[in-house]
Amino acid sequence: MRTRAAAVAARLREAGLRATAPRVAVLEELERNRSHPNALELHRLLSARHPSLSVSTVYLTIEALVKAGLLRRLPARDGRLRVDGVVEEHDHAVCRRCGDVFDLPEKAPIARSTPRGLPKGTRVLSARVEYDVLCARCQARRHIKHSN
Amino acid sequence: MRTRAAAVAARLREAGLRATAPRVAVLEELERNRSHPNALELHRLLSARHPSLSVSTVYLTIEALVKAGLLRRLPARDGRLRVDGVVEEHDHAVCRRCGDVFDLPEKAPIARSTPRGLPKGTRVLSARVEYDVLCARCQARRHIKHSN
DNA sequence: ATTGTTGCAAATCGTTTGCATTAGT
DNA sequence: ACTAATGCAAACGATTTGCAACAAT
Repeated sequence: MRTRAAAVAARLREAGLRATAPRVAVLEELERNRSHPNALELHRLLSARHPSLSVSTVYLTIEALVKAGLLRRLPARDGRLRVDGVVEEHDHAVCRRCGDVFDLPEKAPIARSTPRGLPKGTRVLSARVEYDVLCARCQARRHIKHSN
Repeated sequence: MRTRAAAVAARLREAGLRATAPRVAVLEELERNRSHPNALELHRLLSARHPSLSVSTVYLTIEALVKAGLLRRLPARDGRLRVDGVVEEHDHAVCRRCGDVFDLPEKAPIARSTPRGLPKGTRVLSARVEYDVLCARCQARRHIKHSN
């Protein structure tokens, strides 16, 4: 994956950031498996390849990438800071049981893009649909407790 | 607010819960100002009237009320456990800057209630729109830092 | 060479838990 | 009276911070 790393490094520099090992690793990982890990999961995922990577660096890295617009934070039901490598606006499906997040490829049209009933002076920036789902795995294991 | 407290107590008993002071206080507070506080904010809000109320009781109370269907948990961008006193399905507007949540009175129709692109076997339970907004207060104070 | 970034450890913050006391039914 | 709920303090887990060593430009 020489090429991918180089491409990621270029994206980082274009965004005005230094192309450091932890940043390249985080972006590569999110490109590779398009999951929505929280900070500690990310640290675990990357520890194999990058044994010296510290947890605090993961947090700092996430913050830097979010600020640069290369990453998005995801609202979480479980209080952990999840991350989304797809920065373009898109809808999500969230499993009610395990909290897993799935990106949806097609954005569902929303009839009312400027909703009624907002406090005066509120400016709408964007909108997306969030689907409450039960993922296949959780349907199979209905009786098993939260693993996430 | 004699009457409101009594009504809330009745709702609690109907749901099979004991009508204790902290539970009545939490539900009353959320009915009164329809905000979406996190647990610690709730504790602060109620401490004036209920000086002996402990933080852990607030957490336990929230859990009991959620389990009984009298309260909903809200996914939050800041990792704190927010709470919504409106249990019926509804859309939200979330301020990108301060994280404040506004309930929307009219649910926007969503064109595609079963989205394409979900993993095989995923069951959709419900869907709602989330609006990214900049609230009036944050527009005025664009330069001030997060207060939430 | 300069300055931003890292890794470590300690600090902090939100949430959970154990347990004796208190209060709702 | 019975039992669930409370308040306190301690435990826990996720995130943040201070700082010296290091690496990207």
